[in-house]
Amino acid sequence: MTKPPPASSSAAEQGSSTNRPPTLTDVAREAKVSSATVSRFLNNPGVVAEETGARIRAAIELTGYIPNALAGDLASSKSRMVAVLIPHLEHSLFNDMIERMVGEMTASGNNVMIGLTGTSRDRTDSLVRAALARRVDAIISTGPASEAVDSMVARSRTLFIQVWELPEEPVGIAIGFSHEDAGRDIARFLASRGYQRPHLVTADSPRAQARKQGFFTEWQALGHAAPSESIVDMPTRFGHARRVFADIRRMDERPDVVVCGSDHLAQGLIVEAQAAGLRVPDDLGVLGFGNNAISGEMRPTITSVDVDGARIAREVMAAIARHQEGKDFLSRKIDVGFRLIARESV
Amino acid sequence: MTKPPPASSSAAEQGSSTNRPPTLTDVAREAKVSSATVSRFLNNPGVVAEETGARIRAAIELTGYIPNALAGDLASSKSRMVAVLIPHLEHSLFNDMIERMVGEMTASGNNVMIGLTGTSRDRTDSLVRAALARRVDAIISTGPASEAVDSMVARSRTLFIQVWELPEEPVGIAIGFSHEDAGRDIARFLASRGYQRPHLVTADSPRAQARKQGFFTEWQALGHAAPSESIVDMPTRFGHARRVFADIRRMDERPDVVVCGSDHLAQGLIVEAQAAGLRVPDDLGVLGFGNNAISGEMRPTITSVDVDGARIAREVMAAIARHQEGKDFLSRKIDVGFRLIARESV
DNA sequence: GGGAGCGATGCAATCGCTTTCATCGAATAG
DNA sequence: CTATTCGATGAAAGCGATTGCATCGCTCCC
Repeated sequence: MTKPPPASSSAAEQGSSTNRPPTLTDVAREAKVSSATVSRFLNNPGVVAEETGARIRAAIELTGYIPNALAGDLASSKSRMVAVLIPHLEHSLFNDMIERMVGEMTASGNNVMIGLTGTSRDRTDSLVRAALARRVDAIISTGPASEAVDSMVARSRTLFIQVWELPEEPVGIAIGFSHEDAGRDIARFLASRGYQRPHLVTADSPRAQARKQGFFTEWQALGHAAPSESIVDMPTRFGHARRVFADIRRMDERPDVVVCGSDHLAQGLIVEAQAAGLRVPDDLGVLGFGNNAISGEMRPTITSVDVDGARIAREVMAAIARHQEGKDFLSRKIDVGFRLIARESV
Repeated sequence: MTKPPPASSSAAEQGSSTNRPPTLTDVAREAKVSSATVSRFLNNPGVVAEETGARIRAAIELTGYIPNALAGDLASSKSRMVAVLIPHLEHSLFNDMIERMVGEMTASGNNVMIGLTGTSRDRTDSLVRAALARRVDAIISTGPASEAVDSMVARSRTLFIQVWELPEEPVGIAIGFSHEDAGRDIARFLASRGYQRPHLVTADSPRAQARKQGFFTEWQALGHAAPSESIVDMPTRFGHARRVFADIRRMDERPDVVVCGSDHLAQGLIVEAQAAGLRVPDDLGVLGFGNNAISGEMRPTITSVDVDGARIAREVMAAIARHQEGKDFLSRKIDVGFRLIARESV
């Protein structure tokens, strides 16, 4: 009773003269096979006969067919898309890692949807929503979302991967390191170098706070007085250095080393210090974070904390692959650690 | 004959106890309206009655419904997604502009798919393909794709926007400026400052080449000898400065000003020069490009060429909006110009 | 008082694919 | 020589929304 009138057939015979973009069915008609076979050829070329495949290839060429991923994803209920949520594009500690991930994902046939969260929880939430609506395979985020959204994620088929951090109870899985430990190690390192009066530059972010916490605790445990501090906006950029350096000059007891939240800020401090006639590290030590490429290229080179972005990218890819294959996870937390790299600036 | 057993109805009645994520239909059943009404409520709340809307809202809350954008986009054949193609995330001249665009798009309800093209034409092509497959509303790219792909784009409903450049015959529309003119203006500016021996640092990219071309032509037209040159890899980064500076020191006739392809490289050269005991700009001038935030924050501040990223972002948004409303374009090329900003480094 | 007009909703076709199940001929086994 | 198996393909039922058209009360106006 739903049989359509056969009228369309003649028009369809005309082929590419119509205006609407060609569909799978058009290709199938052209290649004289069923649409199912074309679909198979596209997704799994091995299963169709050599000769049929050739015909299909020709038909695709001739019609200028572009698959409609929207329809495909809907039918198969998987999207081969991954969402990446970062606070900022510019001045980001994660850029290097993100770039690696995007590259690898693209290579493995995934598309990447990117979202800039800024520092707003709401923006993060709405981006997570959008990602879930698109049924992405995974959401990679440097921070958590709100609880409401967490439960949405939990109910969905989407894998939530939090990177650069290791929360007690991750929503999905977490790949990162302990920022508190990093702060602690920095304190020990500076103490071992004989520094007496460190100045901390911290941003108002959970991670920066965790590092500060670790530093404070350890530094005082080592018998020193609490260090001085400057607070800066997120993200921690080069340009903040002017204000921070001004803070320092104003102090009665001049610090002998500055602990920065990023290599860019460290670079800025070196520039400021030198412009003021101070020698780094003799008059003032400067310590970065993140081991950005510039830290090895600056004069003097910058002592920094390295986090293995490539390793994180690899683990993320592996996790997504496992998830796409429907497998389970051995562990919900992967600690990739960090390494303090001593260079010239401290 | 294909009538399904009515067994499912009782299970469905259970509501959220089932495992599969709730659909529009589930919400509709819960709210005791048709799925059409729920869809209307979601996309155009104004048309449904107040009281019905409240019931639907409650049902959505209760079921934890997340719209399936895949299905929606397919049915309406529009995606509200935009693809952005850039060469690199890190060290990109465009970062600032991209960040603005991503922000505005997200705000206007579009999602952004990002692709890293590197310098490979093939990568660009396959990313364009992927974007077309997802039926994105627009593709924003800093470079052109291959001809094969151009014709695919032309046949599709997708708007191709090329930014930071003004080709003779853009595939879709172009929003940018003339790099050759920029090179020419730089030459005039340096001549007016009395510089005699500029050294150009160019990357092997069409845009950099165009600037160089403009510079050479004008510089020689002003009666000078051809400038010296260093070639660097893309992207033009801070770290290249060491090699470039080494190039300069090796020369018999030392240049008196270095023209860089990016502010980061300019920053690097300043650092190198100072480390070698040279004063900038007295002993060596340094000129950047792109007017990144750092150029106003460096010591000395960097003379650079400003391109109005905000303006480009705005024009891009306007173009997409016009396109989404099905309107046509007044012009296929928009010249946003550029401004040379004189600071301390030259 | 009898349409016309309108606001709110439902019905059902449609978007372009994927995928299960059935089919069919040929090859292989017993 | 028949029964199985297997590889290649087709038929058709979804996937979960959107949207044109039809329906149904009402109010409004002459």
